[in-house]
Amino acid sequence: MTAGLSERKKQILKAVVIDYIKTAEPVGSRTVARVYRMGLSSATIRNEMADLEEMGYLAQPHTSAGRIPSQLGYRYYVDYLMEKDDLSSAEEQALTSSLSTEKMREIEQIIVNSAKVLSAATNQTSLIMGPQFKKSAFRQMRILPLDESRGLVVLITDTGYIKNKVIDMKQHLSQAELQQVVSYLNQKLYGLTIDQVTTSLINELKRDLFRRLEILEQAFILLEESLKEERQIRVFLGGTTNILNQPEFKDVDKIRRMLNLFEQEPLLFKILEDTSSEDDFVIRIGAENECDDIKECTLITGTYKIHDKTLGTVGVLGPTRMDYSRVISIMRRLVDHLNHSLSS
Amino acid sequence: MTAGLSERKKQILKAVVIDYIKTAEPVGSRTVARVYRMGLSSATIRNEMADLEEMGYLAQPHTSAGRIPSQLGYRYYVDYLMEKDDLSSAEEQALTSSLSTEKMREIEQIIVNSAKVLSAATNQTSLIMGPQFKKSAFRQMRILPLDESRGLVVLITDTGYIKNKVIDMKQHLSQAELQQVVSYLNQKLYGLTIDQVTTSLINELKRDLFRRLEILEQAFILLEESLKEERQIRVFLGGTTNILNQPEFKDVDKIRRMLNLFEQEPLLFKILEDTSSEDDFVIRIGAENECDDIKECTLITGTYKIHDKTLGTVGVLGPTRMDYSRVISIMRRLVDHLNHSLSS
DNA sequence: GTTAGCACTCGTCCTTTTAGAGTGCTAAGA
DNA sequence: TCTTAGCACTCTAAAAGGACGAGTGCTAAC
Repeated sequence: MTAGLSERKKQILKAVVIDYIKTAEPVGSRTVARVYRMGLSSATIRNEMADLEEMGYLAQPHTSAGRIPSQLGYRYYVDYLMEKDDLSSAEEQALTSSLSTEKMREIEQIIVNSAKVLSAATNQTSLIMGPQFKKSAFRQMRILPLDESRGLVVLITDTGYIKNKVIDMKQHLSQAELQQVVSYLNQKLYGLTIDQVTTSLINELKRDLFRRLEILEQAFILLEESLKEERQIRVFLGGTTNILNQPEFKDVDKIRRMLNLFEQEPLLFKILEDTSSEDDFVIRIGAENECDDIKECTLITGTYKIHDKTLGTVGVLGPTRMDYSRVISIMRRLVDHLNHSLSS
Repeated sequence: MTAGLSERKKQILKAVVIDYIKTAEPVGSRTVARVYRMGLSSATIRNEMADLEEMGYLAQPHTSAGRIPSQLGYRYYVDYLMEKDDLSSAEEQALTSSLSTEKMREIEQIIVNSAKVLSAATNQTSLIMGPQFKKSAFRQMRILPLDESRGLVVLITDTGYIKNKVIDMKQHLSQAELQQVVSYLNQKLYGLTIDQVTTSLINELKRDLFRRLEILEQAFILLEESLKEERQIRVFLGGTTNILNQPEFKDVDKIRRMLNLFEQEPLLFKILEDTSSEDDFVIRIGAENECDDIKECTLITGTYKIHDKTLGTVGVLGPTRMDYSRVISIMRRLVDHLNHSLSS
């Protein structure tokens, strides 16, 4: 529902939001009347703005200041009033060229670069959740004997993740024995997601086969160990210092809280996680965010895929006064590019 | 030379430095007289302080304020006056326990954790340069065929570094051929530092043997490629937000410059690099630092080793008003621990 | 329903005032 | 000759005051 706002109110609300996004100053009635040429006097606008305030779409920092959009105002703007912002072709080109840096084959490199580009283009902080290792599918596992007592376990997933880990082999396994074990495991686990290769499945296999093939025990331990520490997901940040450019962050204490948040990967992960099921972009304005630390911010998230499989989340975090349409345009572009370049 | 300072002047200088480190406020003559019980009146202290100022060890923010140590004052303090600060046994214990987190075998994990602990204990920003890949010695190289056209190159160094890289093999190599190539390379390169395995050596080997063994060409390309991108060294940071706690960083602009610096790894590397040859701790106070951005800071660095081979640098960065003796105690402890835990 | 006019509010900026900390200097004391 | 008490002076930081201006809400006229 487009709610019960008259066309005029919509236009005024829109003008206020747009102006405030641009200037970061409370918007007065005369500004709306003049700059946005509504063909109305400031007095009329004033009345309408008073109405909008009463309805909860606008707020007044103090009695004799102009209006600023409330959280509800932004929400209405985003849902009903915002127009698609087409990037200028120059910008478009700059974006594409900085994204398509040749010679980037490592998945991590691509993501780090994307985070940088995204933050630079939006002038906000960007967050990109790396491919979720535990949701990747098991492809193959290899064990390279390094010397008498140590081996290198290499685990490869369908999303191109390569994990390796040095492990101690208490009892010596011959090349042939290792081969046997490894090919057995590969056969059993192929195609399962790492999530599914849980400790319990491992235990099951172990019980099942322990008597038959004693060496397996060693291998199981290796597999368990190498999975154990790899469950966490990395969040890549870009432009963490961009918040310093925003006038809403001129207070050192706010800055501190924000930067502290950025250092805590598990929290960031949590923030990004709950939106990752959605298919389109999700916009969380102010208090719509769960996390207390970003209740004055807006977080826009989207997901990227490899071969149509949702892999991770891309986010832009900034003050609620954010150029929504521009940011979304850029993110759309970037996600497209990510999808494309990760699928090769 | 202990320079030409009378015993009394030394005591006063020391008192000023210690007090200023603690309070961050200019130190007045009365404070020195009372708190540090010199058995002298404030007037006498005043005269001495005036002398010390003239000599360049103290400075006055403005005419009617107390004195603060100048860069030279800190230098004198560090060189001649500072006492070893023994940590309280509680702190000592806390430090050891947070360092010796079991289950940390990955070199990177150990370093990341150390950076965290160091920054938390000192309340400053910590920088740790990871093991210099290019100074590590070549141990062995393996190639794992993944499928028809791709292989995984695994490179292992004596410092426990494991690099892997997926490479395209344009022409199919049989398992046996690969084996041949790999063992040839292993033999030739064993023990050389990665630095020495330069492109030119590779070229040499290539010229030398190209005619004899055609497959080698492929392998050389692999090796070259996998080395190319791995020359850079990672710098791990801890507690970047700690500078926000320092009163000298209440200016948003300074904060911005500092944080920007932290985001530029090559610069950090450069800052840490030139001290890495020294054997003991190096203290760079204020303008003693090359880098313009940290001319108001002090950087203390030390090196850690694996098996008596210098591997990387540990640093603590903060305002010149830093608790030198405490920081150094903590760093000493930490480096010992690093040396120990990386050598296993 | 719209608009001009006007009194009123309140934050920002600038200046002035005040308080306090600390100095330098002088002159007296050891 | 070195030390110290005393005092006038300096300078900052914080509080207090005042002018300005942007913007409002309300009323009365169109």
